[in-house]
Amino acid sequence: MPDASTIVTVLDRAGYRLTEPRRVVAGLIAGREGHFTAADLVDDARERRLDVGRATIFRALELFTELSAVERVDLPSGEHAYVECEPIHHHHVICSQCARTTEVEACGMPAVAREVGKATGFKIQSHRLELFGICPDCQAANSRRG
Amino acid sequence: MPDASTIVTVLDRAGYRLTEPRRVVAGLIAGREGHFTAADLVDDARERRLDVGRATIFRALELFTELSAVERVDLPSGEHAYVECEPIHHHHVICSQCARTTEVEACGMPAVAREVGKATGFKIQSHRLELFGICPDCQAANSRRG
DNA sequence: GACGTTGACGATACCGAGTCTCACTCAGTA
DNA sequence: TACTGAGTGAGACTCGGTATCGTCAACGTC
Ligand SMILES: [Zn+2]
Ligand SMILES: [Zn+2]
Ligand SMILES: [Zn+2]
Ligand SMILES: [Zn+2]
Repeated sequence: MPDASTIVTVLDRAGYRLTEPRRVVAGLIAGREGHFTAADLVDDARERRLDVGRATIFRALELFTELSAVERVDLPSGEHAYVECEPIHHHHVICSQCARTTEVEACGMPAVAREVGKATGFKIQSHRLELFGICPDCQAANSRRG
Repeated sequence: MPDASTIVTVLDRAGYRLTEPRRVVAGLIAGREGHFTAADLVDDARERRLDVGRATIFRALELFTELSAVERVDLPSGEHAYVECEPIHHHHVICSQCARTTEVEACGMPAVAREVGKATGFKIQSHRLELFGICPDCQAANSRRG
């Protein structure tokens, strides 16, 4: 359930101007299901005859990322995609068929990180975890289709 | 301890031609400490007056990746880097200061994946885990330097 | 060792993601 | 309502990566 007003609210709270282009980009993101690229938004905007510059879309994405309203995920293909999400530590489970994503909070990673730190001597600062699989909907669709 | 001959051996076993450019790229990789980008190798080659085309370096990296002699890691900056590594499931701990990497085998992820699968209904197929931190050497250097 | 096949090479053109510049505009303020 | 700087958009630019295509050389065969 993406929601444009959520992003707008975050913007406002952080003291950024609530401009029309930013609202538009927030709306485009809200209209997306699953992950999307900057290019996707550019296409969406052109299709809907919404007048937003390409540079502005990139700038908005950068800003939203900084405010943790969206997060960048690196797909196995190497593409840089984005997903709208909550501003708390979490990870994404990504459907490799329909691109829909789900957030997972309890990642169990602190334990792993601690263990790895002990084994390697590294002082672990951060981690990235992305899980890829098939979502329930796609599983159902697949089995129905034989 | 990177080793050019390791990559060459893998190439040979997989039935690919052992060409001079491929040996050169393997050598460049062997001469690297920590992660590197395609552009890094291009620069290295030019510096050492080794005649390898840019396209060839990209092709070699692609091939080596396919053969699991190197692996691509996505840095937090968004850069696509590579590390030489063993062809078994593992993850990388990456020093955010000197770029050196260490492989970690026991990732404890199967349990996490299973749990996530149960919680979300996804059929988990694969995962990517990258850990970032400060390596022992850099820690020592840092504290010495005050 | 010479031959022929064909996978690999390299120069170059090309594409597309992302950034930069700069003149202009408009949101928020006094 | 005038001011001011954050924000915008057109377009040039950079750079990672790919496609094309004529040439070349690795390697199996004889
Ligand atoms: Zn799906
Ligand atoms: Zn985590
Ligand atoms: Zn280090
Ligand atoms: Zn793992």
